[in-house]
Amino acid sequence: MALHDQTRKTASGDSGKAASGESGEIASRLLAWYDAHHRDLPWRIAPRELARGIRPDPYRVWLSEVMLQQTTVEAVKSYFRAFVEKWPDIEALAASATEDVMKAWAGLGYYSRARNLKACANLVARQGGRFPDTQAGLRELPGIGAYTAAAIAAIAFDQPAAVVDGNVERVVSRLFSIVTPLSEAKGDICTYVERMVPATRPGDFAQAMMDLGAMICTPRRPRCGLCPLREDCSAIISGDAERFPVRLPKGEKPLRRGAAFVAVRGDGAILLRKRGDQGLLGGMTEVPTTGWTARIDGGTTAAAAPFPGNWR
DNA sequence: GTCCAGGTTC
DNA sequence: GAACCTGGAC
Repeated sequence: MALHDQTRKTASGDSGKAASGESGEIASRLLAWYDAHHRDLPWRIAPRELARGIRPDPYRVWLSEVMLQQTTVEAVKSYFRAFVEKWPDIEALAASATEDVMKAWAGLGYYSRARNLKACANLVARQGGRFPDTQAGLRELPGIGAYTAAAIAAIAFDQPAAVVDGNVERVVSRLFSIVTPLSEAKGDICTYVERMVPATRPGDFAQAMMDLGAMICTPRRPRCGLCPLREDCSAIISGDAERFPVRLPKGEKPLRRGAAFVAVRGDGAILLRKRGDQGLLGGMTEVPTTGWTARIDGGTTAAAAPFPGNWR
């Protein structure tokens, strides 16, 4: 659906200015709120530090953004601290053993991120240790998709990139009461954000949108009374912020079964193996298992044990 | 316990 | 469009 149709459909009764996000009012209100209420995070350079001339370190921005993909801020904090302690810069990470990186990542989930992290570190270190400073250049690197490229460009390099993560999708879908399901509306949401991004402090603007989504414009029970954008928000005006964003119902997830074999030797040693690098839990250590399939058959029973025995 | 959120890859 | 993991809300 074209953006102008969306705007007409969703923002009726609103002043065109605020609804289109072109006035710059939204960005300045949001930045003022961010200055007063931003979260203090281990990887973040706060507004008053930026004002004193402290620059973000692209390595730390990249590391934190990769860790934050599909992962909550609380879970990331301790891992981030451990990583920068162990590997303070991209050269240190590039010089590490992949296995050590996998170990340090254990517990964070989505382990392909750790393999891509290491691959990316090797690549960047080999090219002189400098990250590309454009979205397109960043997008080429392993483990960096549209969101992460925009986030690094904005936060580390102060470029006016449209940073759209799940938080921002929720904030924008409420601001403009977007009734189109999220999967279809992503393009329009990105266009709205592009129009809102200010020429100055684009990195703080990106972080402010995400802080707003995390602290005020929450998925459930949003704290609209505290929101700096309450006068701009179409969903508040109609009193139903919580019904946005609209999502398509998701399909059933297939159930897969299999067996795991725990072999304990007399001296207490346990038989372990390393999984292949691709797919489920790639590169992780495990007890031997069968394949995992939709039905129980010869490949998922004791018949597939690593050695004959009295398996129970 | 059950439901749900969430970027990148292939 | 499906696969990939964990943790938070209820």
